[in-house]
Amino acid sequence: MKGREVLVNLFEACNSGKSVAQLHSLTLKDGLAHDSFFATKLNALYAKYESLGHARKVFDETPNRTVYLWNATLRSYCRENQWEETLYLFHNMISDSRGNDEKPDNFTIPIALKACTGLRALAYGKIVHGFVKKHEKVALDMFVGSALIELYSKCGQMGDALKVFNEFSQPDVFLWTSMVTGYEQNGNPEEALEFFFRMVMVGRVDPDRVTLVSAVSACAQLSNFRLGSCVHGVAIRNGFNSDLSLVNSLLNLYAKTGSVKTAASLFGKMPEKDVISWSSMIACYTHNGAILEALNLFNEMIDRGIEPNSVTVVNALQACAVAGNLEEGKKIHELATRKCFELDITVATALIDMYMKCLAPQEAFDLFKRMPKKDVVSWAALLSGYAQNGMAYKSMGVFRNMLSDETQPDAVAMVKLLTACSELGILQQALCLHAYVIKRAFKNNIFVGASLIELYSKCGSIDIANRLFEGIKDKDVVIWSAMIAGYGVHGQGAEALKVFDKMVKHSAVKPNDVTFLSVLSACSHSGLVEEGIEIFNMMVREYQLKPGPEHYGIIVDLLGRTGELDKAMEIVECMPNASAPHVWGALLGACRIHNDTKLGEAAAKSLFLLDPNHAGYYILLSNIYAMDNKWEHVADLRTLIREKGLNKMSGQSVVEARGDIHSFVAGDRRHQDSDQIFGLLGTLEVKMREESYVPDVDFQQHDMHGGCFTDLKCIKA
DNA sequence: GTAAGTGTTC
Repeated sequence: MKGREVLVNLFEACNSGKSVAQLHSLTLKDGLAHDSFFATKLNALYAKYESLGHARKVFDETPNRTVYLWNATLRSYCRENQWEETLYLFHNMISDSRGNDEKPDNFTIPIALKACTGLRALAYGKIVHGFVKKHEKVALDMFVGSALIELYSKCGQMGDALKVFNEFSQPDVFLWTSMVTGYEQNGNPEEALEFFFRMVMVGRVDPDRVTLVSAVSACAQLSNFRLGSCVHGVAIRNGFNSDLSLVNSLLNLYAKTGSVKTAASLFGKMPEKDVISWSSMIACYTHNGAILEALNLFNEMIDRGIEPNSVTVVNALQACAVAGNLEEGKKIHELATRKCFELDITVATALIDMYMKCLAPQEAFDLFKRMPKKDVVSWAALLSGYAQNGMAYKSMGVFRNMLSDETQPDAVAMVKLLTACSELGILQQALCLHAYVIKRAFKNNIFVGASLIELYSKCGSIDIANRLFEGIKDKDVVIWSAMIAGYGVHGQGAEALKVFDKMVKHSAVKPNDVTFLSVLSACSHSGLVEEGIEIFNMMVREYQLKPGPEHYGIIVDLLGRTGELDKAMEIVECMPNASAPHVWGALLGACRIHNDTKLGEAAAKSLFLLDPNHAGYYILLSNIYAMDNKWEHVADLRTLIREKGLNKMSGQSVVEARGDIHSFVAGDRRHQDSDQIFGLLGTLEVKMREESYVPDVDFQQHDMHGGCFTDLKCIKA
C-alpha cells in the first residue's frame, strides 16, 4: 500500500505532459492503471496536457468505471467543444447497456447540459432536465440550475429559464447572473436590469465581474447613459474597474450612448488593452461620426504591431464606408486578403458595403460574385448598394436572384428593398411590394411598416401613406418618425410639424434622435428656419438627446440659409466630434449661397481630408470660386477632379405615366416625345416667371452625361 | 465543476 501513497503524491505533483506518460507507465507496472482512482487522474491529466485520444484510451481500458471517471472524460470532451461526443458518451452512461457502470450525478448533469447548449439541442436538453426531475439522487443544485438556465436562455426560452430560477429560494451569484445574461442576450435589457437590481437590493447578493459585464451590455442596448454610469459606479466600488472584459463592455456602452470623450479617456487609461478594446474604440469613433479618429486609431494599432482580427477589419471598413474613402478602403481590403479574412462572410459583406458607399459598385459586385457563400445580409448589402449608387432598378433584379438562390428575405432585407423601390418612386411597384409584405407576414414589423409609409410618400401617394399610418394601432416611435419624414420629403413641413406636435402632446411615445432628424429635415426642406432651430433646442434641452452629426448637418444648413454663417461655424467648431463630412458639406453649401469664399475654402479644406473622393464638394468649391471670379482656381479644381478620376453621379429621375416608366438625366433628349416634353417645359418656365419665380442659373456646372430612358418592369411578387 | 466583452444589411 505504500506504493499507492507514493503514486498519489506523484500525481498531485504532475504538471506537464511528459510526466503524465511516465506516471502512466508507473501505474501500469504496479498494476494500478485500471484502478478507477488512478484511471480518473490519468484521464484528466492526459486531457489537460497530452491529448484527448490518450485520455479516451485510459477510459476505454478501465473495466469498472466510476462516476468520477465518466465525469472526467465527459468534461474533457466538453472543454474541447466536442459536444456530439460528450452527448454520445452521456447517452451511453444513462442507457442501461453497460449494467455495471454508475449513473450520472449532479456533476455529470451540468456537463451534459453544456453540450446541449453548445449544440442548441433544446429537445435533448429537456430530456436531461427530465432525468434530473426523475432521479432523486441528482439534486437540483445551483450548478445544475445555472446550467439549465443557460441552456434555456441560449435557446431563447426565458420562460423555462425563469421557472428553474424560481425553484431556488436563495439563489447564488451564478443563478442571478445567468438570468441577467439570459435576458440581456435575448434582447430584453429592461428585464435583465430588473434582475440585476433585484439581485443587489432584494437578494442581497454582490454582483461579480460577469454580472456587471451583462448589466453594462443591457444599458448599452438601451443606450441609457445614466443607468450605465450607475453600473460603472458599482463596478468601481467593487474594485472591478480594471477587469478587461468589463472595461471593453463599458467602451461599448459609451460608444452606443454617444459619449466619445468618456470612451476615449477610459481607453487611454486602460492598464491593458486587447484587440477587442481597440476594435471597440474604432467602432465608437465610426458610429459617432469621428471618421478620422477611427482610421487613425486603426493605423496606430497596425503600427504598434497589434494584430487586427476580422471584427477590427469590419469596423475599419465601416469608417471608410461612412467617409466614402475608397483609398483607405482598398488598403484595408488588401490587408484583409493577406489575412484570409475575405473568406469571412461578415468581412466580405462589409467590403461590399464599403465599395458601394464609396461609389464603386462594380468592385462590390465582383467581390459578391467571388463569395463562396452568400447569406441574406450579403444579398441585402448588394441590393441596397445599387440603390445608393442610383441604380435602384438593379435592386429589383438582385431581389429576384436572391429568391432564386433560395434565400428568403428577413425584415431588414425587406426594408432595404422597400427603400430601394422608394428611390424609383414607382407606385405600381410599391403596390406589388406591399402585397408581398402582406403575403409574407412582414406587415406587423414596425420597420417594414415605416418603410412602406416612406415608400408611399416618395411615390407621391402621401394619402395612402397617411391611411397606412392611421391604420396602425400601436404607433411606436419609428412609425411616427416615418410619417413626419413622409410629409417632410413632400415639402409639407407644416403637416410634418402637426404630426410631431400630435405625437408629443397626444401620445405616450417619446420622440428619439431619428424623430428629431425627421422633423429637422422637414423644416429644412420647407425652409422653416426658426421652427427648426427651436426644435433643435427642444431636442437638447427638453429631451436631453445628444445631437449626432446628421442633426448638426441640418442645423448648419438651416443657419447657413439665413446667412448666419458665423453661428453655423460656431456650431461646427463646438461639435463633440468635428469630423463628420456632411456637416462641413452643409457649411460649404451655405458658403456657396452667401458667396463666402474664405469660409468656403476652410470648410473645403476639412472636407477634402475627410472625404477626398466626393466630386460634389470639389464642384461646390469651384462654384464658389466662379462666383468670386477666381477662374484660375476653378480651372485647377477641374483638373484635380479629372486627375482623381472623380465623377459626379448624375441625378436620374424616374417618372411613371399611365403605367409606363421613363427615366432620364439632365438635358436628356433621347425620348421619342422629347420635343413635346421640352415644349411643355418652356411653357411652364414662362408661367413660373409670371408668378415671379427667378431660377438660380448663376453656376451651372453640371457634368452632363448622355442618359437614356429605361423601361422598368414591375416585379412579380 | 458552472457564466462575460468588439463585427456585416437598418
